[in-house]
Amino acid sequence: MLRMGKLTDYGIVLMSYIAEHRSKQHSAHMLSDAVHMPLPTVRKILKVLSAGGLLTSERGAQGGYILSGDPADISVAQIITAIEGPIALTECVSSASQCDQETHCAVQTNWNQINNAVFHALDEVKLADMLTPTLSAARPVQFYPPSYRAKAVSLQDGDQHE
Amino acid sequence: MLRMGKLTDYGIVLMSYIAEHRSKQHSAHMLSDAVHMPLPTVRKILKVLSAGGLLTSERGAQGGYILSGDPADISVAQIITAIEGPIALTECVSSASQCDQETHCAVQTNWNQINNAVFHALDEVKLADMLTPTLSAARPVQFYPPSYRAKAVSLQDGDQHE
DNA sequence: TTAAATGATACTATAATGGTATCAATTAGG
DNA sequence: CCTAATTGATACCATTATAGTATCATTTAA
Ligand code: FES
Ligand code: FES
Repeated sequence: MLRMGKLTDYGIVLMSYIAEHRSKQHSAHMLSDAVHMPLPTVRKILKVLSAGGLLTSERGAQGGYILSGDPADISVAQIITAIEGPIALTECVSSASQCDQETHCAVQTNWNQINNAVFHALDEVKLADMLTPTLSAARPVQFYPPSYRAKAVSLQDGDQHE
Repeated sequence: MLRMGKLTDYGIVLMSYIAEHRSKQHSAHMLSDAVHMPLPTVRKILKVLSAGGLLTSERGAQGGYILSGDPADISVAQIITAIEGPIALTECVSSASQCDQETHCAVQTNWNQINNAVFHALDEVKLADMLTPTLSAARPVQFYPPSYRAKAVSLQDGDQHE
């Protein structure tokens, strides 16, 4: 659930790499090699990240990208937002209640709370935190009780989900 | 970002409705009318919710669904998990590191932390909380600074995201 | 026996996503 | 100036995921 696009993960990997080598400027080409992702995809992501203000670009020969700010100030939420757009778990919440269900949906207002909580969780993790191989708390691994998974049943036909 | 399927929202609405009328047993038909959703879709969701153990079903004429537990014990995270499968923001994290990037991806381990945080945020909101029209904190509305949205740029062509 | 209900599968159309290609604009360096 | 290296912007396609629908089997109250 709550699937985040693969491109976003790539984006975070890229940002992490750039943060780890802040001194240099990085071209899409170099990054593609360094992180082993297809060049066109890397370009696309970098472009968006730049447009989002997280990276500063320099055009022309010898151009490339550098971090716009300090890794300690850039949050995962920011990166995700830049790549996937504003955080909105449901359709309804995004555009100020244009949902036709709205009238019958007592839940609506409460979603804001939830979005809020999720956003905070993601906003407190800074890029700098991602660099340290594994933070203090050594690998929490199972973040949901195994029973959840056991019971999980697919909505789709063929099924997958893991 | 972090789009959650529309069906999941429906699922939560359904659970909320059932929780609000715990006394009675509800058939898919009745619920479809009450919440104004297409009947087949309602059936599908209820089935999954039942398979997930959140609803208890009774077959045959006069059958229907009731809540399996107390609304105060059922979390939003449980509902989401039941409908969409285990919480895993990235592809990589889901199946214990089968990602080919993995070797180059220093970020990987830290994702668990993030997933953990998000899951907790969602697990602390119980179904009972969703029933109270608006909890104490009156509408937090803007859960991310407007600047985020202003800067947001799409990955896709036509663009939308809101 | 019938009708009302859930359970299980299978299918289809639409949309989202990931990925690729193409050309324009910019700039350093010979 | 000219060329090569680089980002910026669009447009496109293929694959997949999603939402939605249809169909039949199974159970059970009346
Ligand atoms: S279904 Fe639209 S607001 Fe909940
Ligand atoms: S890209 Fe696969 S673990 Fe991060």
